[in-house]
Amino acid sequence: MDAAAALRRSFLFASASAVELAELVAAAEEKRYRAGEYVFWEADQPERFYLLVSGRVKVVKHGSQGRETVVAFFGPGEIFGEVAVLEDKPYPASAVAAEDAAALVISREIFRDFIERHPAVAMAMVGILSARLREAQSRLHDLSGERVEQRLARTLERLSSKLGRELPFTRQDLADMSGTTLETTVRFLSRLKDGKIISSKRGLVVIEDAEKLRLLAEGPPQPG
Amino acid sequence: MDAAAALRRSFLFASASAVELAELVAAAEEKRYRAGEYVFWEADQPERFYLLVSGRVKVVKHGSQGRETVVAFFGPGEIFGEVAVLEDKPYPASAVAAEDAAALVISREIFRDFIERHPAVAMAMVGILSARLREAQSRLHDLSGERVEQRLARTLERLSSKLGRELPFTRQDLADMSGTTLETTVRFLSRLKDGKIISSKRGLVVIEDAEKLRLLAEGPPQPG
DNA sequence: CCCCGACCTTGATGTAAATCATACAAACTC
DNA sequence: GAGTTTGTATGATTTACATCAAGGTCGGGG
Repeated sequence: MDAAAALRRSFLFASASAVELAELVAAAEEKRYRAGEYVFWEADQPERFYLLVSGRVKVVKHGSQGRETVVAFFGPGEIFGEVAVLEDKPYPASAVAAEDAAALVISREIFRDFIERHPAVAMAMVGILSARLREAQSRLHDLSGERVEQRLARTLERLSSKLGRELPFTRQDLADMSGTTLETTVRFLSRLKDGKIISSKRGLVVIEDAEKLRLLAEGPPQPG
Repeated sequence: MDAAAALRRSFLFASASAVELAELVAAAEEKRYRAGEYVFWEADQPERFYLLVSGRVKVVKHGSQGRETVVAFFGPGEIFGEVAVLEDKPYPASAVAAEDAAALVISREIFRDFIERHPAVAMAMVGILSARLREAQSRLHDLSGERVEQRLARTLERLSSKLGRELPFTRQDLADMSGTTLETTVRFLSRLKDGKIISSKRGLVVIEDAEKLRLLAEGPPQPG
């Protein structure tokens, strides 16, 4: 895998010239991770910033008694670990490879230096952070208050708006993203299957009827 | 109230020179809002960006059956509405004056133009967005899963780390921030009062014993 | 091929917290 | 200072969901 190509593909560096990227490429290192392996741990001091080349990575926060919240999921071309690097504070969450993955790794100093010297990259960063903040706040709203049924439905919608109809997640992952348990997720998805709204197999959910799903996500059927 | 002074006080424009700020001041307009008045509504097209001069503003998302989530609370010197302006997408939430307030209002174009021409301001923006994202994700984790008791305790901690011991919020606001109901919030706070952990009057909660509060926020007393 | 670990499924039971209901007190207003 | 609104307080009841428990199925590795 070509590091330059990976950088170029990412939205963050889209504006940089070949010469400028060469600089970064020289400083970047490619690392590989096996499924389940940790890229970094919550509370670690941030040494580096990551750009995912292949595979999928999930960012999680661990809670009491083995509870886990999936804060974000990333695919090829996406960056992670940037908040810690930009603020120079400990990573606020851990990153785990959800499947075998490869990432370009760039040291904190080089990245910060680069972004400060390239206003267009800084603006791209602003765009990325804005989008993530918007999403996080929207999820916040979903999690506070609404019934699990709606939370799950919205999680599915949110994912499918980004990834398409095929969602490569286990029920446990979906539960961790929706703030519920494995069992209720299973039960709910079973009902969706009965209603022909989704189909699924091991580690994969396919949206079959986006419209009906939207209705569920909207809210409970209005009485009257 | 002097517009230039307000701009200068804000972290976002700290780096800009007097001359540069004069530019913005000329383009800014000061608006006043009565308690309860809306500054903008969710789904509105973003016309402007706001810098709070005085008072407090809360950013909320409305849910089904009158449910409301407080996404953020802002005080003097803080900015809001920026995500919509930066992305040029509808406001993701509504902003309401929590008490009488005044804000500097700057049009979308002028703000974007200014930030693009001033790398240091863009970097400050990156810092602000990073911090907000970090907080949002941390709240996400709090909301998924943990018991209400802990959620409420963490909300209090989070607020007091920003605002100090005196928290000028109604129980309803605290409930809306913690993803629970008014009644359970009242009950929980009553217990905290009995335990001398807080004191309170109408619209104000005062943290009296931060240490005990921390323990509650940490989790349930370990059995064994 | 058979075992084992990861994932999925379903049922029974308990409980935390929402909901419904009512009341009181402080602050604002006419 | 009587009347209204907004915030606080508590009790009784219901319920959505977690938890506990047990079994089934898929896929990969020895």
